[in-house]
Amino acid sequence: MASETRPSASRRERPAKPALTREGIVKTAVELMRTEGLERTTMRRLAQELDTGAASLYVYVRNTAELHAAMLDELLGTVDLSPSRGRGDWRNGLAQILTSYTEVLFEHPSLARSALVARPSGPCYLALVEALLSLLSEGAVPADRAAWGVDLLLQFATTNAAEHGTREQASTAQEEEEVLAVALRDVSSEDYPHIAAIGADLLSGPGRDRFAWGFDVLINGVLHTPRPDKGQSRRVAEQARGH
Amino acid sequence: MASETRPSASRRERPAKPALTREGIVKTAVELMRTEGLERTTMRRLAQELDTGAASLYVYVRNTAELHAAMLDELLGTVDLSPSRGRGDWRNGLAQILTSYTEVLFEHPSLARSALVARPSGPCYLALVEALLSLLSEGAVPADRAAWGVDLLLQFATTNAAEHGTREQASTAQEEEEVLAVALRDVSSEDYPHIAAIGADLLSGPGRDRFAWGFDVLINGVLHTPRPDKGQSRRVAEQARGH
DNA sequence: ACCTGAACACCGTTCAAGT
DNA sequence: ACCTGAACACCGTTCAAGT
Repeated sequence: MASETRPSASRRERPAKPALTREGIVKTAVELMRTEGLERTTMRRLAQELDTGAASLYVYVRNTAELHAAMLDELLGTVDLSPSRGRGDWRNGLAQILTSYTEVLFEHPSLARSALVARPSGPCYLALVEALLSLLSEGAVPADRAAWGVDLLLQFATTNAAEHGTREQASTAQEEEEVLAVALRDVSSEDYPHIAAIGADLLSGPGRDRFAWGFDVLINGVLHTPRPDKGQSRRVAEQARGH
Repeated sequence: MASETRPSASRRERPAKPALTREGIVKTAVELMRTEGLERTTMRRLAQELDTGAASLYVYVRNTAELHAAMLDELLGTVDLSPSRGRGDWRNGLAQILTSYTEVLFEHPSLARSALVARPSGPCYLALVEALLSLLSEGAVPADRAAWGVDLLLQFATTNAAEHGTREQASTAQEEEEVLAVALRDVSSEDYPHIAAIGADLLSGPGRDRFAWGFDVLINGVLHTPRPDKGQSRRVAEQARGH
C-alpha cells in the first residue's frame, strides 16, 4: 500500500537518521512536548524519537533540568514582543506582552512550573526582560523599582500559567477546584465568618478578569511603592559591578 | 550490647507495627520529608518506613498528588495565625502571617511547588485564608478586592517559597542564578540597553527585602485598584450562592 | 569525539490472591 | 475490609566498550 513513499523502516517520515545536535534535540523535545505533553518528554522517549539511545543525549545536555531550561527558552522565542516598540501606551504594551507570555506557557503548565524553579537565562528570556524594562522606563517607572518590578510581573504571569493551563492535567485541577468550592460553601460561618460572608466570590470570575486585575494591582503597586532601602541596595549593586 | 532495649527486629525504635491510618501515613510522610526531602518521600519509600508494601497505602490515599495535598495541610497547621487577633496593625499582621507561611514552606520548596498546582482545601488552609480575610477587613479593604487579593498574596508567598528555599536543590539553583548573573553582566548594551543600564540591580538585595517590597506593592496595589467588573461578578457570585 | 547496550537503582499504580 | 507480593510499564543516569 503506497510502500514506495516509505523511505525506510524508521518511525514517522524521517527519511534518514540526522546527526545529533543540541539544537535538534531541543527542537524535537519541544515538538514532542507539544504533541504528548512534558510528562512524556523523557530522556528515553526523546531518544526513541531521535532513533538513538538515551545515553547519547547526555553528550549534548547535562541533565533533564538543563533540557527543560533549553526548551523553555526555545518556547520564549514565540512570545510577541512587538508592543515594546509602540510608543505611547506603555501600560497596554506591558499587558499585551505579559498576555502573550502567559498564552505561550498556558499550553505547557508543567514547563511553567519548572520555570519557577530553574531561572531561565537564555537569549529569548533576556529579550523578554529587555522589552518589559523598556516599557517600564517609557512609563517613567523609577529604574530601581523597574528592576524588581520585572521580576514581580514575570513571577505573576508564570505562576498564573503554572496554576491554570490546559492539557489533561486540567481535569484533576478542575476536580480539586470543585473540592475547594464545596469546602468554601459548606464552611461553618462560626469558625470562618469571613470566608462564609464572601463565599463564592473567592473563586468567582473568569481567569482573564483576575489576570487583568492582578496586573493592574502590580502596576499600581509599583507606582505607589518606593524601594525603602535605596542607599544600601545601591551600594551592594555597585559592589557587584566591581566599584 | 544493650540488646534488652531493642524491642524488635524492625527498623528504628518503632516497637510494634502500628495499624495503618490515613493520619499516621500523612504524619510519617511529613516526617520523612523533613529528614530526607520530598524527592525521597515516594510511595515505596514511605511504605518501607511503615513496614508494609506500597500497595497498602492506596487504601487510604488515592495517589501521590493527594498525599502531597494532605502533607501540605498538615504543614500549614504550623503557620502562626496569632497576628490575626492583634487589633490595630492589620498591615503588619498580614506581613507576619505571610512571613510565617513563607518560612514554613521555605524548608520544603518542592511542596510549595505542588501547592501552586494542586489547590489545597484542607482545614488549615481555610484557617489561613480566614485569618488573612479578617485582617484585610480590619484594614477596610473592600470585600470584593479582599476576595481576589487573598489569592494574590498567597500566590506571591507560595511562589517565593517555591523559587528560593533551602535543601540540596539550592546548590543547583544558586548555580543557575550565577549563570543568569554572568549573562546579565556580559549582556551587549546595544542589543539590551535597559538590561545593561540596570545591570546587577536586577538581582540585587536580599530575598527578605524583595519579599517585603513585593508585599507592600501588593497591598498598595489592592488599595488603589478597584475591581472593574463589579456588577457582573456580583451577579455571578449570587448565582453560585443560589439567589 | 561520539555513540551504544546494558546495567544500576529506582519510580507509581494495579490486581489477583490471601486473611 | 484490609493487606500483600508480584507484576506492568516505566524512569534518570552512568559506564565500559566500541567506532
